[in-house]
Amino acid sequence: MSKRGKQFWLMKSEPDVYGIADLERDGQEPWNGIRNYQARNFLRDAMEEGDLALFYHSNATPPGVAGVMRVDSGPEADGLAFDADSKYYDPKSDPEDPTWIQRQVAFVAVFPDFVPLADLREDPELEGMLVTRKGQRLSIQPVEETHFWRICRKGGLTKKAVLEKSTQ
DNA sequence: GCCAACGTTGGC
DNA sequence: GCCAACGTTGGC
Repeated sequence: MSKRGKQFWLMKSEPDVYGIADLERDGQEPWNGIRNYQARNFLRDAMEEGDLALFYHSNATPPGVAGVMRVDSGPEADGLAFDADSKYYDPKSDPEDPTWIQRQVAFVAVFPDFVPLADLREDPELEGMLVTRKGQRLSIQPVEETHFWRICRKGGLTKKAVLEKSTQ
């Protein structure tokens, strides 16, 4: 297991494409199609298996945090980059040294209470969160631990409940 | 549908 | 290396 403590993340997906209900059904899924270098670097270098992430619904009505998932693998090559039929195809990515990286993620919990972006913005304890910054687009973001648990609480789950679910 | 905020591309 | 044009993200 990791020598450092868990790190915490926020990962965006459009629920029309893949939402938390899909992850709950699938149990585990590759988090792929990330084509931004900053997000790629987090996937490749900074995440560790066992880290927890907020599942954020972007381009949704309303947008917000829908639940929690767990990073469930090390970094893997994103195979969509090698698939000429995929919208994520990147002919410049070398299979011997892949440009684009994915992680497996595992379902942990759906929040009993969805936490809309507007509520994150209103909460003084969450001041400074990247996701609340106007115009920010980064689809994978580090989240401070205190912010992470605060959001779980707003979603209706205690830290204890999330930790129990994340180790099942 | 609009548009702000970026990130990428490509001409020079 | 500069920067304008273009494309994408994502809230509203």
